[in-house]
Amino acid sequence: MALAVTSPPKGSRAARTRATEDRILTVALESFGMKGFDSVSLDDLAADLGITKQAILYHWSSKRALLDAVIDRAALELIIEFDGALAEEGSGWSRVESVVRRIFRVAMRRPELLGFIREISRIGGDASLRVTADLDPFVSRATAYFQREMDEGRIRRCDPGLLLVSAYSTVLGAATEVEVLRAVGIEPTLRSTVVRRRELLAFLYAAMVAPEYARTQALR
Amino acid sequence: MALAVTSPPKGSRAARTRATEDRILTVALESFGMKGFDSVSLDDLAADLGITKQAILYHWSSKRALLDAVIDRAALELIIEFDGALAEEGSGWSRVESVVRRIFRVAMRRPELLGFIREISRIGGDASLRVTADLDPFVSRATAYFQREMDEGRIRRCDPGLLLVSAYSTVLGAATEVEVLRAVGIEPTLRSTVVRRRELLAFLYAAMVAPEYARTQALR
DNA sequence: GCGAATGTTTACCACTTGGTAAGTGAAACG
DNA sequence: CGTTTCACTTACCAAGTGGTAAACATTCGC
Repeated sequence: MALAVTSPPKGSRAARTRATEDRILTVALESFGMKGFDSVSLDDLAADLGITKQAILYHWSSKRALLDAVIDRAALELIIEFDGALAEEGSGWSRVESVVRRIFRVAMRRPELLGFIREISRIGGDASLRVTADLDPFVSRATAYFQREMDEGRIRRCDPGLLLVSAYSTVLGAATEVEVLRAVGIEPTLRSTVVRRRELLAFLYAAMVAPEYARTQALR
Repeated sequence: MALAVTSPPKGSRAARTRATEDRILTVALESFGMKGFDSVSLDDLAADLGITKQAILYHWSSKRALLDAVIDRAALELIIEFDGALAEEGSGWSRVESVVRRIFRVAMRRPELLGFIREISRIGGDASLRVTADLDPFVSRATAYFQREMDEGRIRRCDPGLLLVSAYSTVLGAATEVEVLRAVGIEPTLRSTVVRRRELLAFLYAAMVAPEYARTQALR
């Protein structure tokens, strides 16, 4: 074996520092998102990373400062995941559909990312302000998109912000509320997820698309 | 003032015990629901109640046992709040509407109750199983209701469980995701809540009601 | 090759955590 | 009336918390 399991440190010092901070942020996002900020101690994080808690505190001066960094990271990843879908070609319903599919993919593959946003909402205060500020450009683009679609008669006319919230929480809920799904007798398997996504798309389609526009569309 | 501020203990001993446990459960539900289980220490709770932490541990042998009791209490209160609406007269859309209105009322007046359910979902494990079991009768009744409405052509035909989840998470999100609302530029005032509820009802109406049935209804 | 900057560890620290043990005052009961 | 039961407090404790100080190893600039 050419490479030892525990990295024989490669790259420049600056590069390795970046890599370490990156690993810390990744693990912190995962843990905070799944277990909650207060439920994860710096010692827990450090143990997961195979380093000591003081190594973390070297890169960020406090747990709270680390949280801010994780917020920025989470917002960045969210934007990367979703902003592309919004910019894709296609119009009207097909673009909404692609965003929903993407959220589902994220919810399945990276539940901690959506869980983290929810956790930050609960923490409130500065943390919420920060994530709000980080996501603001994306939100603006999304509402502007809705507005345009409404103007062109493809989406039912209503408050674009509220529509965004409704769609957001519907999708997020259907994608993440595993326990609620269990309560109604739906085990979150891969197969059921496909069904769920299909039903949800029908739900959203009916809720969002302007009826006149829908009638002009032969497909589905 | 006839009554001292700190209760001159009245009623039988059993009654006072019940009253104390009741107060503890109320404050615990409030705190766990708003701040999260791990973020609230027994000392915090005790301080809020003006007693010592050991008094809490006298009534429940551990923090975890207290959580179970709070779960039962929360489920009970939820059922009381919503089951009535489900049993009300009226049919089809009007009954859904009354449930939504009730959820909004609860979300405005008692956000901790809905927040607590979400917190339990996140904790997972035994806690989730417990709340699921507690709410099972209510869920059964709700899905059975949906099924009946579909059979009679008043609600779009689909999986009743998934419909329940979609509607649940849409309403819960619109009612509780205060930070998300802020992100899209909506301050959660009382007035905006009215607007939000109206828009949400339109969203749900479009999503749920069978189009043929909707056409027969002159009103809205 | 050498001193300095850098990333990490070991060693602490004050404080909080859930939980135990023993004591106390008042109501309930015979 | 005494005593027993009950609801609760005071006094602890071991384990963990976020955070500081200093020692240590590696790599960078010269």
